[in-house]
Parts: sequence; C-alpha cells; structure tokens
Amino acid sequence: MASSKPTAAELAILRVLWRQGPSTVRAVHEALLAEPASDYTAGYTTVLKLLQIMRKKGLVVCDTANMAHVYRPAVSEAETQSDLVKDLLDGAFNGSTRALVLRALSMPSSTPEELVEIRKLIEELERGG
Amino acid sequence: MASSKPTAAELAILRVLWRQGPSTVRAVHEALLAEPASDYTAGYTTVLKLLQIMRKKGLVVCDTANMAHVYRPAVSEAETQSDLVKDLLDGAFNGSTRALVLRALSMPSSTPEELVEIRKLIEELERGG
DNA sequence: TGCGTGCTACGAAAGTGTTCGTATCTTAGT
DNA sequence: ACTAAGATACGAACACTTTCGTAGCACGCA
Repeated sequence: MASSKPTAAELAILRVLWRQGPSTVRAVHEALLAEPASDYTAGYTTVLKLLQIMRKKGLVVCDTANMAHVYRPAVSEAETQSDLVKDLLDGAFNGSTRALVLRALSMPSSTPEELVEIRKLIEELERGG
Repeated sequence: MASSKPTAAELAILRVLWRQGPSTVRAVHEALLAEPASDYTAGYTTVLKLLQIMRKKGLVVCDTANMAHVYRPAVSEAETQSDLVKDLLDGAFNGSTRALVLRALSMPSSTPEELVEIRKLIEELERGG
C-alpha cells in the first residue's frame, strides 16, 4: 500500500517529527501547543490517537521498547511534499507546473530575495540538465 | 464570509465550470464523465447535490430563470489557486515559496521547455518589480 | 504493599464530505 | 387531460477525520 496523503492534523504532527526527530507523544503534543502561528488546542490523547492512526496508515513508525513510545516519521518530507504538489497540480492547475510556479511567485510571501534565489536555482537546473 | 477552500469533488466541478463557462447540471455531469484522466463515476443527482451545496457555500451562483438551472463559478480560478497554494505553503513548506517552487520544478512533469518559460517569467518579475 | 503519576488503548461522539434513492415538479407532445 | 421525459429538492446512509473521556497498565516510592 502506497503512503496515502496525510490529512491536515496528520501533517501538523509530521511537521513536528521532521523538525524534532524521534519524539514521544508528550514531546509532539507540547511542540504543537508551543507553535506560535497555529492556535493548536487539541488535548494529549488526541495526539496519541492520531499517532496510532498514522502508525496503522504507515505514516510513522514507533519504538515500543520503553514505556513512553518513541515515534518517528516513516515518510520523508520531500516525498510527502511531492505527493501534495502533485495533487495540487492535477487538482487545480491542470497539471501545469508553470502555472503553479507563477501563482506561487505572485503570493505576497514571495520576497525579492526569494526571487533572486529561485532564478539562480533555475539557471542551475538549466545548466545541470 | 470568505470563500472557503473547495473540497476535491467541488474542485472537480469548478474546473469544469471554469473551462466550459455557465453550464447546466447535466452538462457538468457529462463533462466529468468524459474526462479522460479521472475515472469519475458519480451519478447525476450527486453532481446536483454538490452544486446545491456549493451554492450555499458561495462557490457558485445559479440562474434559475429556466427549468434547467444554469450554474457558473462565483470564485475565480486565480483566487482559488492562491488559496490552495497558501494552504500548501503553510501546511507542508513552512511558508517557504522557494521550497515549494523547488519541489514543483523537480516533479517529472516539469519539462525543459517549462523551465525556460519559468526562467523568463522570473527575469520579467525581477525587472518589473 | 499500596498510591500517585504518567503512559497506552479504545470506544464513541461530533462534524464533514460524498453518494444515491425517492419524491415532486415542469414541460412538451398526443 | 394524460403521460413520459427530464429537472429539482431532500433525506438518509456511509465513510472519514478529529476530538475526548474513560479504563487499564507500569513504574517509582513512602
């Protein structure tokens, strides 16, 4: 079974695991509560339940040697990003990478510095192959 | 109330409306069935129900002058694309446009021709502002 | 041993999305 | 006027996601 697309809540947990590395449920829960931008309010057992569901789905694996299980991602960030980009590409951009990039660059969060970086990136891609 | 993010099924319908312009339920249904890539199998009343829901959400508007109602999008494709890109940016790319663009460019569907187009696009953006 | 603390397991509720069956309405044709 | 075709309206079922309450287990310590 291929790794299915994570839901919003699952993605929030994966973000924590990608950033922090292997973590206990408590560590994940506290990291989520500590996130500045998102006003996460879910309780401890919610995070536990989600991790158990994600384990069944193959999104995380779990070391049960100690009493407090240690979870780590079973899917890479890059792989997940690719899956989500592909979905968005097919679902809202008729498969056109160009259209997606154009739209991304027109977002207010794309700064001039980022534009320069992205141009260099593309020049490298063109050179490299 | 701001236009909420359309679901997968709603997006498929919006795609048809954006492409075809104002359409009856039947026209939308047949267009969905005729789509080559996606194996759409939902029945007529499903599409009808979805359009009614989308009307309540403000995603489409509906001309009820004739017996066969004519639906048209109430949200623009560009606006919807921006909303979805913003969600993906925040959800899976830590807000980094650069990371999203890099990932998009590394997709197999990004052809050399597209790379050239995108580079030109960025150069214009840099020149223009 | 008995208790408090922290952990996992699990059932269940609430919300949402998707699907369809059925009932009802409108219109055109005979 | 009656019927058949095609349209809308709507309830309800089903699946999935997210949430939490509660039960039960393991460990350290007085």
